[in-house]
Amino acid sequence: MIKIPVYQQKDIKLAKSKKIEAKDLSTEEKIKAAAKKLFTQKGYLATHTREIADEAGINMAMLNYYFRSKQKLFDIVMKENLFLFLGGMAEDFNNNPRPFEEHLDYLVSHYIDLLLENPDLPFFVLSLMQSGKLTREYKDDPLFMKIAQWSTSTIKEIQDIMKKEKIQNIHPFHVIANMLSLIIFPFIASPLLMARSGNISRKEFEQLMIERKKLIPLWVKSIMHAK
Amino acid sequence: MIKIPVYQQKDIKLAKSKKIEAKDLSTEEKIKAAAKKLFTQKGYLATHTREIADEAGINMAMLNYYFRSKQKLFDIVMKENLFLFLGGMAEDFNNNPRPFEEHLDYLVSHYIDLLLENPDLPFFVLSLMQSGKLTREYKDDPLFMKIAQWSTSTIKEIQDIMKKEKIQNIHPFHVIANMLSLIIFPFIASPLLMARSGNISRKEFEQLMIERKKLIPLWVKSIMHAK
DNA sequence: GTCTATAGGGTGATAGAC
DNA sequence: GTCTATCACCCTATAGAC
Repeated sequence: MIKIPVYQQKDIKLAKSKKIEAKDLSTEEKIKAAAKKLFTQKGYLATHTREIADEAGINMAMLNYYFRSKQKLFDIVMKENLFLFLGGMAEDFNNNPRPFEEHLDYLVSHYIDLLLENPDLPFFVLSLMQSGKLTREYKDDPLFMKIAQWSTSTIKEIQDIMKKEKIQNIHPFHVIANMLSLIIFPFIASPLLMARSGNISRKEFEQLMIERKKLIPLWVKSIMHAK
Repeated sequence: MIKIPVYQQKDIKLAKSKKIEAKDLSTEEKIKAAAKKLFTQKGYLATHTREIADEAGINMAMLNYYFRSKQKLFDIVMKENLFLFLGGMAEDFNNNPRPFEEHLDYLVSHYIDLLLENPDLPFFVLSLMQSGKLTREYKDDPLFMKIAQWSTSTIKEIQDIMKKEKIQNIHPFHVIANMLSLIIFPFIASPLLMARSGNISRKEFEQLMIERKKLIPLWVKSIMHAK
């Protein structure tokens, strides 16, 4: 059996809360990196410009010099996160024609890897959604529209498959909802799940998520064909 | 698609964002009701004491007269919500001995009814969890400890079932995680799911959730015995 | 118990020197 | 481009009259 070299096992970089490193980053990039970290973890209101400045190792005035306001800075971070979360899911799906089962395997695996590296991402996006800002303020943005288009065609593809395979006793909504639920929810509720399922450690949790890369596609398929 | 008889659709009072009604409520209760509504929908930081006062039809001073501070008021609302969300789930489970399959049916059905009436509840609790306040500030609270104990014994019961039925090729974590994911996540992500699964209306969404009361137990069981 | 008026503290943004 | 000092505002909490 071929052993994969360590440097090639890059499909899981475990998430660590690393400090923003100063070297080689311009001031503008340092601010963006610090803002992204804090906004993602704590949300818009709970993150103060003074904290961002501290994390970036500069002072508040620079923040306004480069980004005009807290809100402008947030918009940039938001779009980058949104692109990761929604765009990453659909792009590959739409560009590579291949059997549905392979699509599903790839989608689940890719997405779980993404969330292992960015555990706070789902909550950030859901916070945006819940506040209503996502559809209210960003819906006319070109990037947002492109992402929306991607995910719409992804959904459509799933519906087409179901029609072609004559899967009619279950609403397509359930298939989409189940797939996303099984992938995303454990990351959102990880503190609760870890505490309540026998004091699981962070490392064990990550191992279980890796297991789910194989399991979720099986479950989703069995649910599609159930009954 | 499974069609639910009309007489079984009666058990959901649809969630409406009703204004707090003035009649028959003491000032203290009016404040609590207003606070609960706003804190649950918007979270701690985004809710201002002025809004709570307006919603309750009184002024800010009364709020501090009855509850000393915004934080104290929040603690009360938080505990009530936490009790609903976590306690309601486990209480019945532990008090009524009956076959696991009936437990599961009841649990899913009961929980979905709760979330249909309180769609903002999951996000509220998960926000608390994500901020870390849940375990940091409330872990020694008697109510919180009781809820924790309930959920622990519920989990244990599931693990016992799995051991008795010799289900060993899947970690109990996955069973718990899947059950909660399938129940809760659609409510958290409802705006996204409704928009992306063919422009589903609120009414259709609620109908689909009712369908899931029957479907999720089937799915969970098939996952437990899969492979 | 209920109100008006205001204190006290913290936040985002900026002026102006270098 | 970068910093210090400071402004203007908004939020929670409270004093004090009724």
